[in-house]
Amino acid sequence: MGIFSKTCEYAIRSVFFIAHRTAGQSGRVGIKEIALGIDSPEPFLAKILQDLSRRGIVQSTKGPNGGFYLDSASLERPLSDIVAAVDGNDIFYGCGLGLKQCSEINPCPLHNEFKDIRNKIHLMLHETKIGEFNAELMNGMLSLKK
Amino acid sequence: MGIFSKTCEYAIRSVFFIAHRTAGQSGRVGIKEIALGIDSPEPFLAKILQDLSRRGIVQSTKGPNGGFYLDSASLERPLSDIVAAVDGNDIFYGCGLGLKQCSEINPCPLHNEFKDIRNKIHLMLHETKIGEFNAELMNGMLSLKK
DNA sequence: ATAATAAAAGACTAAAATGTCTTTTATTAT
DNA sequence: ATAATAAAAGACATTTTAGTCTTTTATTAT
Repeated sequence: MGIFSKTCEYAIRSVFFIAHRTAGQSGRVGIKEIALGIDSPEPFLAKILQDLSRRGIVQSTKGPNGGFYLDSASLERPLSDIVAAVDGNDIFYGCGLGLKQCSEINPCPLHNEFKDIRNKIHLMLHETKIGEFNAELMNGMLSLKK
Repeated sequence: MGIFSKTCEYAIRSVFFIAHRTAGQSGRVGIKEIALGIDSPEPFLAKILQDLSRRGIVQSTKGPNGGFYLDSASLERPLSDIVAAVDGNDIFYGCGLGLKQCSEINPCPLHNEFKDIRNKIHLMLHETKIGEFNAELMNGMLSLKK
């Protein structure tokens, strides 16, 4: 079990992939190519992208030459938007020991330690933009598969 | 979904509970009281503690006046031992985007960012000892339930 | 020795996450 | 208009995680 659900991992990787594959030339990229490019099961990824599309995080068009893409606003969005959409806000705000009532006035033993870590995760994901790695992804310096 | 599995959350909370409930007087505490004290399903917790017992992270004796306890060595162990035993090492070393081959020479886009966060989690859990919160747990300053 | 106690072990069930398949709808090129 | 394309939608199937129940084994007090 990682920090994120499998669904969320695929979501982030696919959005990175769509970003670098369609940036600039305003092209589209199909589900098959995305699934190959990030090494994910195609039908499962399809469901994930349908959801991201409904939520406006990625854009899509049907039919010939159709596929997924990102408009310029989407390229500027922070990764935290994807994580919040797919996995919810628990990773940013939830108690590390799973206590519903954990808070400043009713803290678990690790309350402050986890607050610190959660804040760092939140900050990192908020500062990182979807389109940020396009150059490195295009020249192969960064990997999205295996 | 939190940072840890539900199993691991219960494991950590129960070990904290056993620690503060049995420290000093070398007493024992039964599964029923532990489950109540950390607000967890009793039979599920029983399985978890059986596992921790097999691994030597907690101690136990059967029969009347039996129950779970922690010897002085166990009280000094870091929380990271519990997490590694229950959830494995992925949280300390795994790729944030789920890539098996992700590494310094084949990094995912968030490789360095995640390395930083994972190290902080590891350090925090390694520095925190099981018996560390006994005083605050005994006087009710810290909570393990709800 | 026996009865009572409490954890260990193992089989079982339920729910959630992950993954697959088929049909429908929208778009485009002819 | 029609055929081809590609995503959307929704019904399934599988696996993993979470949780339950019953029987066995070890310990202790009588």
